[in-house]
Amino acid sequence: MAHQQWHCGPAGCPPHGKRRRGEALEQAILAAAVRELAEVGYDAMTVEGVAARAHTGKAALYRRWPAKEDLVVDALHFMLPPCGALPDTGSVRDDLVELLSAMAATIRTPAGTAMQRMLGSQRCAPEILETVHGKVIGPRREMLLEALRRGAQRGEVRPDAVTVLVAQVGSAMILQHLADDDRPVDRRVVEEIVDQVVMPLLRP
Amino acid sequence: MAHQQWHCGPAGCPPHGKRRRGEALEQAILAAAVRELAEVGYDAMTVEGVAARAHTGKAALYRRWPAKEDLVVDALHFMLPPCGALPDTGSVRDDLVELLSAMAATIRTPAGTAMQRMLGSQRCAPEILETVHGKVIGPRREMLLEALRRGAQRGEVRPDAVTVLVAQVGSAMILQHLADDDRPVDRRVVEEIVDQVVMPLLRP
DNA sequence: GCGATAAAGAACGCAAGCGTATACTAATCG
DNA sequence: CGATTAGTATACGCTTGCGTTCTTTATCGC
Repeated sequence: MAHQQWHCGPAGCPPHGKRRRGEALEQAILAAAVRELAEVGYDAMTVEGVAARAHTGKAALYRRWPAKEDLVVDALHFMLPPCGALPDTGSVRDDLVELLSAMAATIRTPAGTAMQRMLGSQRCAPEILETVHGKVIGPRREMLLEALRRGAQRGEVRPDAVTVLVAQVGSAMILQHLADDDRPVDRRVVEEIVDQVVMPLLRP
Repeated sequence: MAHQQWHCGPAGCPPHGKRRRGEALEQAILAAAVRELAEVGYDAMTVEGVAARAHTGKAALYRRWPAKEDLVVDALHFMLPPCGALPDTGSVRDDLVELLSAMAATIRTPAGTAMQRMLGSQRCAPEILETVHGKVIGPRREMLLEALRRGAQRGEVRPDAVTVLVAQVGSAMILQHLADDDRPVDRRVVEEIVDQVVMPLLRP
């Protein structure tokens, strides 16, 4: 006779009271996968862990995805942060602060952490890397470049500073900052980076 | 009756003809650990794999290190790339190209790759992270700063550009470049980074 | 309400990898 | 040379995690 005792994940929260099915359960599983990915990374992630976080069993997972990898791919598609609109404050400096702050905030999100860990992981499929580059990294780089282009049209930016290389400086510095000590990169740090590093690069 | 058949690693090479002992074997094991670390990363590294690469058995490993982690710590100490002398060409630009090229080359080394993978790994002990920071990252950042300081004394560098933040720009860009596509960062790329990004930051 | 469906939860077989133990053999030292 | 030390090779037990299967039970369509 089973004890009918809720095993309840680490948080000790009860399993949503009622039993979920179909779409609702699928979303919960994907969200759990993202959290698992963010907290322990891809290599250490386990199917059992995801199931426990979603307050369900492995069977519910394997009914939907043939293998762990497929779940991860779907989870990434599910959670990859949307790009947001390109800010247009009228000044490159403020556009850049805006953009980079948004990026920094995104990275601290569970989804962002998961993404970062995926990129750092050695065992993830090339398909995953491509997805991340195509949906997250590429667009943001393009947005940074666009901000520079507009600045150049306004005469704020030296025309030959409109380069992929220059566009990447801000994000590279933010990532470097996170690598050192992964505390939240607050707006102050972003402004420091923009004012001390990026802006001096752009002046005509 | 054992077949006395050499299992011989992936390369199929015979086990050094004679049987190694003591110091010689220890060095071989550490070197093998570094290669394993570089090729498959910390998470996927196995003791059996290291033993096979070193053409020896696990027993020889466990006689020296109580656990996998201790082997890794020793392997890191064994292989951490030495810093080299601070170049002094008389121009910041050339000093920086020199320094950053050396860093880029180091990263492509097996030892460098191993280090990078350690930092990216989620499961490595904090002790390892501290070792890497103390012996590799810290000193190199200090060298970059010193190059800036000397440039400032010569009047090549705007004094208030002598900052940790500015010093890190070059290395951040190199790492970013590797993250995109991990092809060798050749001197041309380093010069591009220095000339297009770092130098414009320093001009008085 | 009633049957079909699918979720929850646990058990299982399997493979990989850690760390240990054992038998044998080569190297070194007295 | 003979004894001791230490490396080679292999096998074993143990744990972990994958993927499967089974029973019980809640939910949904009719």
